[in-house]
Amino acid sequence: MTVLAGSPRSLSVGEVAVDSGVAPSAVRFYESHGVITAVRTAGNQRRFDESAACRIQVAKLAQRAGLSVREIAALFADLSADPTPDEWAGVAHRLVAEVEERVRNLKAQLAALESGTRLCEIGQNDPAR
Amino acid sequence: MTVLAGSPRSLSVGEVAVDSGVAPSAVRFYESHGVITAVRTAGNQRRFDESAACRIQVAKLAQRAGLSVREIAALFADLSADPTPDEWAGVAHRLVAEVEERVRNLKAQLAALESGTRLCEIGQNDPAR
DNA sequence: GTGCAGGTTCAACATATGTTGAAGTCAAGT
DNA sequence: ACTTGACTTCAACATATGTTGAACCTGCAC
Repeated sequence: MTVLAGSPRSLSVGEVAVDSGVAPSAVRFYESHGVITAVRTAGNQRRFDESAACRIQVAKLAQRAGLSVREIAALFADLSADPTPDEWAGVAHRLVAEVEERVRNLKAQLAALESGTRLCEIGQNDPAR
Repeated sequence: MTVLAGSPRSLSVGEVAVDSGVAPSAVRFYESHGVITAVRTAGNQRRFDESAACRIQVAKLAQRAGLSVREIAALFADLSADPTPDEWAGVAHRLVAEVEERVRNLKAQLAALESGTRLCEIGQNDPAR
């Protein structure tokens, strides 16, 4: 019974902009880059489903964590319009896995630097004279 | 006795490029943006200390984790030429704290999305009809 | 059915992060 | 002293991520 969508609320660019906290121009930008998707009215205006603002909020935070818009769009490609919690869970998992790997890489480099001292040369102390 | 610098090896743009794994143009770019610093020879060529390649390697990973070049330069501003391990430790701490906060923010949004369902509307099931 | 807030496209601008090419200079080995 | 590879600066280009403005069109409230 996945078919009982209450009211398939459809939102304009301006509404999504308000709901997601970005400028209308950014909403159009994200749509043109596949982060969100839209259908068109008879008069050619965009209409978004309710997940749009959500996707944008996640996208902004993902960008802050180092992902590009292209990468985010690729991750979101798995999501249907009005995604199920399961779909979100899968995307969330892959998203977190990716950013955590980046953090691990950074930490590893910093650790090598602090104890290793020689993989990445730090100035002073040269045992080999 | 912090004064016994073995040989203050000074490196050219090309050497730093090889050591850090980026293009010479990128080395110049990072210097012009304060990620690394250089002194000049009598003939106006850049000479870097041995920490330069290291800074760049860390900077690249920090970029992948979401920091801008400007932010990285600001963090590295605390570092002297040929930084001590203590200086590196401080920078590493602030760097990790920053990227981990970004990851926390992302995770929080994703979590709100998975269980909350309503802070960030997900399509279906609307209890309030 | 009219008004007008808000939608459309498109091009230009802006900033970040680099790369490439031209034109000229430096340094290091022979 | 020459040669030659690597350096210098500067401008132009390229891509990513948006914003702004002009010119025009829609949808909804009255």
